Amino acid sequence: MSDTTEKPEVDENRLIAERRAKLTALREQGIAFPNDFRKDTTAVSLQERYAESDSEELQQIEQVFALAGRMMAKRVMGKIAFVSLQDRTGSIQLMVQRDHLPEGLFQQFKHWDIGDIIAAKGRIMRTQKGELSIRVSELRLLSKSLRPLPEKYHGLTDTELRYRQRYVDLIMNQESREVFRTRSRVISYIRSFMEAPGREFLEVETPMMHPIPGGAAARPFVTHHNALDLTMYLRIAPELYLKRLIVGGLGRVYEINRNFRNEGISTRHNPEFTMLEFYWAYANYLDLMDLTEAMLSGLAETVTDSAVVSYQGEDIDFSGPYERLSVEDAVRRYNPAFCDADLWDDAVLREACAELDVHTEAAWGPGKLLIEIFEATVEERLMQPTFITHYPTEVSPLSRRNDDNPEVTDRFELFICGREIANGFSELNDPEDQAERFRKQMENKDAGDLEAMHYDADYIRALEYGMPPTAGEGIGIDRLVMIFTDSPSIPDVLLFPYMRPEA
RNA sequence: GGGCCAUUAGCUCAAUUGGCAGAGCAGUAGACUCUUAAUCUAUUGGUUCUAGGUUCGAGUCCUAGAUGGCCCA
Repeated sequence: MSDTTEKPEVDENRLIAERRAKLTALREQGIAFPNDFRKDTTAVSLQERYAESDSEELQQIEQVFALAGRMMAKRVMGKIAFVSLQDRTGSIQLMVQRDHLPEGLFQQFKHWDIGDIIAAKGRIMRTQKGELSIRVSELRLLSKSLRPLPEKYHGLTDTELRYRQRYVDLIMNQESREVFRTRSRVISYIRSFMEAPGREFLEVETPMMHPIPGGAAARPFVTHHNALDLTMYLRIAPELYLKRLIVGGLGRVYEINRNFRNEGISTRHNPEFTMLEFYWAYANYLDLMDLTEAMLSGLAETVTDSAVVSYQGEDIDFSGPYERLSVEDAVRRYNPAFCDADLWDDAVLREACAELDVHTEAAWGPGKLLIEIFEATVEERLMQPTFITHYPTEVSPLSRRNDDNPEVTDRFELFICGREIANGFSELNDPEDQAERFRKQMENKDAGDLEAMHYDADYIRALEYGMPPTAGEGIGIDRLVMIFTDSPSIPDVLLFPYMRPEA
């Protein structure tokens, strides 16, 4: 009898079986998965330290280094072998000589597999061909690898496998590792920028599960709290909570975290995505644009060593200042036919939408129609960083109205490479106006708009205590990282992008 | 949601008009003390994404489905 029926059907093959047998042998020797080895250096620190040292100089160095990592290549020729050892920093070559190892170890080593995690100690040297190497005096197998790695030359190229088995992608593809290092540097820079002296934004964490989804126009994921028998929603934005903190007097707050939106998946949309969102009391949307320019130009310089970043063959200049253009002017610029038209005239806009084959609904006012035209004709053409300002009040339910024209708000969106990267505005801090706009959103929801907002009574109550004049902004981190890593699609910059379950 | 394309050994890819399913790498065995896509000799390895259908015969043609990519909404 065996318990094989209890085991999930795994894709065992002969290659794995062979390695499993080797592991069994290690277990029998009692040395299967040791954890007592400590490394004292890394591949790249040695590469950097001895980059300029020639063979004679290295011979004077008696220090023995301890390294560990994954064996990525193994070239055995009789009594000598060369191993490419990859650790978290990069690679270094090991030179393994039979006669420099304890009796019998070289014979065992010849049966170790590519992909095994190994440890080595030895002195630094340079081979006859000039490659910096470790002359191995001690060698151990730390972790047996049971699954064969992809072929060394082409690596793992299948996009689906790269996303589903990101661990293999990271083992095999240096460029992939580099993307995620860059992503980390982007987030790290943003934190230091926001917290720098003079800015002093406070990093906060607000709920990811909301009883009332709010702060954006989007369909939420719905979940359920068992003990409370309560419907809850994964947040679509942290906005309303962060502004409660402004009411609470924290003054300058930011959060870098995930939002969840229950909508389609594409090369530019993942159901969960990372946003920087921040709120700044006693500032307005003009201050935000200045801050954004400073942040992004500094970010480009820090992360890519240049204010000009090449994205998919296009040079994007982050140095700033960025062009600032109202929605209306932008629509006119890219639609010359609208030169003299009244862009707030319902009939004009509906006719234009019809010509553009843009879907409209009877309930939409001119503001919504104008934005539809903007999205259809302008958005994708804004390659260089461009602030689009003066968004219609109709599509900006949380933004403060413009003092000169109440039909538009003190709001902007930043477009780069034809994509929306940031959205910021002077916050609506008039509780009565906010209550009215929530009611308007509810009417839309009742009329069938699945993305319309709920009425958040506690948020209104917070505003009624008085919120200082405030500006707030959200910046899409994933899209930003795409640009800084020259990645064509969003799953390229997500360690574990959403995938349908495997068949 | 719609269109197009792809899916063959662990990985990267071939397979003529519908006619014996192959190579390289990896693996296994052997040779080799300076290789670096090491080399040389021998050799193992297949649910051709899945389910149907057409056919004497299907990796190839047809239908449906799965997953992914690209484009569009």
